[in-house]
Amino acid sequence: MQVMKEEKVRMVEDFINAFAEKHNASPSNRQIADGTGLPLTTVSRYLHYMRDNGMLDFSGCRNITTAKQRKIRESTSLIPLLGQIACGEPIFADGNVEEYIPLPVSLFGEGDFFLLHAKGDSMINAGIADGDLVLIRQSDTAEPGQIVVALVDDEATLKRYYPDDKNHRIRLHPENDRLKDMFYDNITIQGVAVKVLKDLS
Amino acid sequence: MQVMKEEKVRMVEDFINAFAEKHNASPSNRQIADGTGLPLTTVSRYLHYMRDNGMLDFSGCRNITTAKQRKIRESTSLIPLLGQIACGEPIFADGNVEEYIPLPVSLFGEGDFFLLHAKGDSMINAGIADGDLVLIRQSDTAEPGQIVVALVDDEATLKRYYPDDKNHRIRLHPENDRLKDMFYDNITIQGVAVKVLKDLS
DNA sequence: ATCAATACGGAACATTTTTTCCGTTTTGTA
DNA sequence: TACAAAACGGAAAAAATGTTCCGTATTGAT
Repeated sequence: MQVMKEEKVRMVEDFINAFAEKHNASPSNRQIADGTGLPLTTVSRYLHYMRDNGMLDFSGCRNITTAKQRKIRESTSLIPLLGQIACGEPIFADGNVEEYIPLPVSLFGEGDFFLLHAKGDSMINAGIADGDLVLIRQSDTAEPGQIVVALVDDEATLKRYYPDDKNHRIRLHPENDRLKDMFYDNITIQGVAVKVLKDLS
Repeated sequence: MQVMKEEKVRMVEDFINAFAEKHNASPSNRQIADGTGLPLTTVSRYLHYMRDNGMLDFSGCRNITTAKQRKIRESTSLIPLLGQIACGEPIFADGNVEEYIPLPVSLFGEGDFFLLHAKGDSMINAGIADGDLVLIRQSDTAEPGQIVVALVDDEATLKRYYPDDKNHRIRLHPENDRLKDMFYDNITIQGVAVKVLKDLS
């Protein structure tokens, strides 16, 4: 007995997804045919049928995108993980980027982001411990009380931000009972902390 | 004046990366030629040169992988984000998976993982608040003191795990001063909490 | 300036991929 | 069973892709 139509649709779709996951590339019609056992003509016919019904996109050769792939793609963006940030250098200078980490936009919305490893325990009361990964939204301004990445004394530091209108100075507040607030005439804000990835072990 | 050799290498590489990011597919030699302004022959020649020097892989048609893509691919794996876990059903039943989130293995090592949204504040002292995203390593056993996902009374719950040898009962400890420990004769452990993604706003 | 080695580029070629053609088989209905 | 509609599949055509050929231009060293 012949397999049903819907089953063939699924065979083709599954094969493409599996192939893409393994090779990071679309299979050719012939590869789909060989992989599924379906004849070449049938594969081509089904690809058109599936495209007409919105199950996938393709154009030209070896250029297929299934609904699953599209969804993953659209919901993901590559965030650079920065190493040590030195003053003066552009923040995204090549040497600064340790790697790109794909994160789903659904978790944090739109905007320009980067990641940093937190150093030290100066923000422990805010739940940011040494080594934690902190997601930063790029910005050169911040609201009072937000946690910012600021460049002071040639170093990037993570502190709560309080502009002090009376003295026209800026107060950076560590969330750690043993550390005192620090005051500056001006600082460079690189971004605002949005999320933190903590270790539970 | 003609552009230098290294510059062409970069032009080709950048174009492929940009094209892949946009279309989720490799460009053809002609598309690279049109996109960069280089002649078709030169593109083919440079692709071979770059392959010989380990800058990219390709075979057959429209099947190019740059070093950047390879690195991203090798360092990433798709983790299912689960919704409500009902007792009885297999944990990875289709309906349970809300979406797949690509996460870099470098952040948490090898193993089978899934993600959950924490419900309620019963683990607030461990730094897990309502709505936080918790990364779980799949396991049906746990060490005393670890935070586990356990199925009790038809519900998945996140608690610290203490097997009590004296009474042969299992103690689940909420990390919240207002909540009491709970005791069970037996529970089903689904996994051990490894990381938590917290909101800083 | 000269010469060899290297890089370049248009056009034709070879390969791979996709689509069409058309007769056959299967399915659904009366 | 009889018949129409739909699906099927092999082979050949059509389209797209990647590679080679070969004469020209550029580069680099003496």
